[in-house]
Amino acid sequence: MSDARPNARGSGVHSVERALDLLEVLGEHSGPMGVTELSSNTGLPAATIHRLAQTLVARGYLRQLRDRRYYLGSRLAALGSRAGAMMGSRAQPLLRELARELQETVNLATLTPDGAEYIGQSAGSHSVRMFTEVGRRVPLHSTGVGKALLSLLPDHDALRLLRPDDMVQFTPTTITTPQQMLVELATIRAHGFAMDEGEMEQGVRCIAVPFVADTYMAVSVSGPAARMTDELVERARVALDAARPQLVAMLAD
Amino acid sequence: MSDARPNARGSGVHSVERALDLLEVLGEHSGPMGVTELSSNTGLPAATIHRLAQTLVARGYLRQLRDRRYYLGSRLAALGSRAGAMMGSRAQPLLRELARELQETVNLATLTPDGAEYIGQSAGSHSVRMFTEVGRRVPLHSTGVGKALLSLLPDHDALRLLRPDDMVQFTPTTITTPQQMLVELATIRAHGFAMDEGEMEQGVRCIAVPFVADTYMAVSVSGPAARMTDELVERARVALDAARPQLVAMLAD
DNA sequence: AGTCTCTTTCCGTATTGTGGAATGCTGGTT
DNA sequence: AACCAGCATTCCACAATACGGAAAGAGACT
Repeated sequence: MSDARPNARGSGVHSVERALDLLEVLGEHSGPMGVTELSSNTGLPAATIHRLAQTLVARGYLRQLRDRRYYLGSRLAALGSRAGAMMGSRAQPLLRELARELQETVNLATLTPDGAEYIGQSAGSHSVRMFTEVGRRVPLHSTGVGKALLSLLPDHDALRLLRPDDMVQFTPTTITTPQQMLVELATIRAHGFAMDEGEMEQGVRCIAVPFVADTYMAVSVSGPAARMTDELVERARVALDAARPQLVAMLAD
Repeated sequence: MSDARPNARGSGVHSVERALDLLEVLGEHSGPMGVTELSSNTGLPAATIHRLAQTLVARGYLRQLRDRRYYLGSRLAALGSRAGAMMGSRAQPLLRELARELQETVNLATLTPDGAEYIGQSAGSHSVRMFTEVGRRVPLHSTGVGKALLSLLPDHDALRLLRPDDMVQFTPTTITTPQQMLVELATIRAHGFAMDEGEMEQGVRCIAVPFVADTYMAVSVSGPAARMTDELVERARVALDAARPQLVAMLAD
């Protein structure tokens, strides 16, 4: 670890974090990768990659082709479905219920050190629909769930999670300064819900309601602006508000 | 590392293997576990468990309840679905082979918390053909792959995945009650394959064969009823049966 | 308030992983 | 066949890193 900062977030078990980096890089690439390729994508030396990869192969988390390249192993698929089941089984029925009632995609998200993470989802029935992936992390400043989650925190803590560098302007409506964000958060607290008016992706409208169940959480409904009329948003607000206590009961242990 | 053998297979990166042990123990237990409980299940000292678990929590692979117990995090679900997708591409050549032989669309699917997910596909050569999208999730109760996947589970678990509300009647032949479904699943188990007689979309016929390769999977052949004659269905059954062991070899450990 | 259990932090130690460099493959090209 | 990249893999001396016993802290229960 010569130059630059020692490690992105230097508090955990180093080799474990590196192994996770490996898995994630392979996951994003969606295709087999060789040691050299992995080395340049992670910044780790080839010898280190090789050692970590062999460990993961031995346990079935990676698999190696004859041409020596690696890809994600099926052990991960098995663990993944267990993980999905653990949280899915709790809130999923209610999310599905909401998605059926509103006909748009419903998401459940939680606050993590770097962004809002989707932990549950139920797709609407339209063929053009929002597509979100459970496990995916999205920015806090430019999404409905992100802003809703921030609104649960005192201003002081919210700002600490929003490094100004991270407030990327994705669309013309994206909030890009801490000052604007504080105003927005005050509005969200007053109304009890957050709106995303195409702040992450143009033409996408979203309403998100925050709540606390063990951790900070938010439920949202999102879809193309054409279908997400003020009328539907209002219906969604009422439905999400009604669902909130049930979600708290389901998710808090 | 005093007496007792250091580790089952002592050649990998130690802390990474221990972290994987942790994930696996939690996965098998399918429920939240505390540090002490994990400690007794893995043989690792509590301090070590705590350090590893914190690292995994920071990265989203584990989540912690307010009562401090840990459970599998949604990041694993994300990686798992990627792994599933990659496995699909492993099987692609065989799917293509089958599609060429039978001249109809061949699909590979896996079981997810909300539906069967297509992870591989190879289209038949006819211009009117089934169109399925890799990554798309379809209902369990009204599709060949869905029913085939359900047949792998004990009745009890299968029913839990089938909320009566979700058993939408898409066509006159759609199975809409748990009772009917249990009868159907028994038939599928007896025959070793599932049929879909236009239960999702009228005029579409499908045969699906279930198998287990680390996770629950199914291969299917589907096409317009006009071409999917009993004779072709029988040929497909034989071909899929023959392909099954190869698929298991390709997709499992 | 007091006790018990379980989790978390601390810190000195040496085990363990590290990575640059050397070696060994492999498959593509002339 | 023989050569030559461009890889992956092994080696090894070093010290950074993870380790775990013990102590401190947090809840829960009586």
